[in-house]
Amino acid sequence: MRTRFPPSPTGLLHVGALRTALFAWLVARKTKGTFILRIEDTDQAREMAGATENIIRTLVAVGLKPDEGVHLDQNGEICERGPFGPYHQSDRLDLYRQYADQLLAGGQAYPCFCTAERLDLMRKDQEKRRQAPMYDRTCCNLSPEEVKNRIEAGEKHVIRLKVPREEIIVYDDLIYGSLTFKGHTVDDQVLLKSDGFPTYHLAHVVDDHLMKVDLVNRGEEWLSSLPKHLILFKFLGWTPPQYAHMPLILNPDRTKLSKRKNSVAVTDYLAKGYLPEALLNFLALLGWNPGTEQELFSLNELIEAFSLERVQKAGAVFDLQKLDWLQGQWMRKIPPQEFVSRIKPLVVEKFPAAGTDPKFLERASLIQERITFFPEAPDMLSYFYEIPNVSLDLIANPKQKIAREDVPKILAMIHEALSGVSDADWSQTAITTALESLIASSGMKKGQILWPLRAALTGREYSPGAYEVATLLGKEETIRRLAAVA
RNA sequence: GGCCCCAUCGUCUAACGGUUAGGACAACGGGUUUUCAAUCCGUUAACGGGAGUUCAACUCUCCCUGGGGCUGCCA
Repeated sequence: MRTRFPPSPTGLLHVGALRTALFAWLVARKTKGTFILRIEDTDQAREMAGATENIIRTLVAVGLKPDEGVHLDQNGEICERGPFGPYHQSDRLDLYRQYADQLLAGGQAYPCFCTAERLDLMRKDQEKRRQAPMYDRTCCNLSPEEVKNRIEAGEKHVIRLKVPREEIIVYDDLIYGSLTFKGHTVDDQVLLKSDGFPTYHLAHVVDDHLMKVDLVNRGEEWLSSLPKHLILFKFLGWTPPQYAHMPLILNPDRTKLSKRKNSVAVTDYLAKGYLPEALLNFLALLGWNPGTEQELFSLNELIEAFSLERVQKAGAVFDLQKLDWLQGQWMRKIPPQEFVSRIKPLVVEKFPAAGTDPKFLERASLIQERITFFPEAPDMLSYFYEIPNVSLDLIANPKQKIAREDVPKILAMIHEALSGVSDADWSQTAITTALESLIASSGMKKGQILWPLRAALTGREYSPGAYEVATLLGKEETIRRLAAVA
């Protein structure tokens, strides 16, 4: 199937849009089809510089690379590929004009000269009378001569769709099922703006037809404009694509997910350290379920398991807690080597010595099961690269039954036990053996020995275990840190 | 206001007429453990309401209620 993702370059890629793109991409992959990226830059006023680039880069970063349409070349320049271009709507203005003219000629659309002010007054009046705000067709009733004269006089105008009032529009949506709309409740939508740009409605119909798109999946907010699109397809003599309207993603208060109440830019989540795997896994599960109890899905597993039939109708709240859980799951699934290469630059930036550290892999693997985000890594490994500040208050821990006055004695005992381990034998096994025999002979509890040791070595309330840290710190440094506190 | 859509634990969801209404996140409790994580086990927690169809409704129909979306020369 040919599917598409048609963002408007008015802002950074939105998480809701990413989910829609993901589903479109999955359908394309599953059907060995094509995933098209088209840029809907028809609103000159709202366009944001850099948005297109952000959208493409983000899609690529999470692994949803478009097969056709707009992409970035090797130099990072925005360009296009594919047989149905151009893929920027602003480069297709002639096309929209052509089809608008066709509709005009067929009496299926009409020019409208109404000013924004008049329309505004009209709507206010309609509202006052508790009527649905809809265009009153003033310009539809103009004589052909008047229309001709005003256009020739260069008067600004738009082209409106002449919706058949008596028609009942029925459609079977892939997600929502049978939908019915009455023609008289559908407004005479503007198709072509006075600046010559099309509105979404015309552009969508023309492009998805010309680009031979099989499946249009888009947010539920488009459901109420569906009849306009179906009428357009009919007027133009084309077969409409299959539509799959996706349930909305919601704020915790169940309104449509918005910038005001949530972080919505995919870029923000990636910058915070969320893994693409976690983000995509999370988004896939918002509104879709596999029908099994599997929760963790790689992109390939999603291709395998995905189907539109299992997409939900109701909106889904964007639940950060579940995202965080998935993030943790994916963090732990990363192969150790890859984990190292991901965190190393971050750690080296703060501690240059880590760059040449032969033990980096082992040290890094200590934190992999406790880390949630990559940027936490430098801090979690800091004590390997700088002398920690160790306070007596940290070592003296009531919960571990360690009294302040006993600290020097305890540290001395540890010092002595570890000094007994030879340089050559310094391994986690040897350290464990030495300390366990100390625990046995001293009659102290494990925590009374291991907490002070760990605290003295790391200076932290929590960290990986004492045995592990001592092993990877080396004998010399371990002894030195013990001595420094005592 | 009008049109359209939706409705199972707090959240994401399973159930396609017959189940002790299942799972996951969160919360809570516990095991493991030198700490924090991780991990394991357990607990609390839902069919919005009312009619109807049926031997039997979470599942089908209707009404109500509630929520949402749209109602722009935005997408």
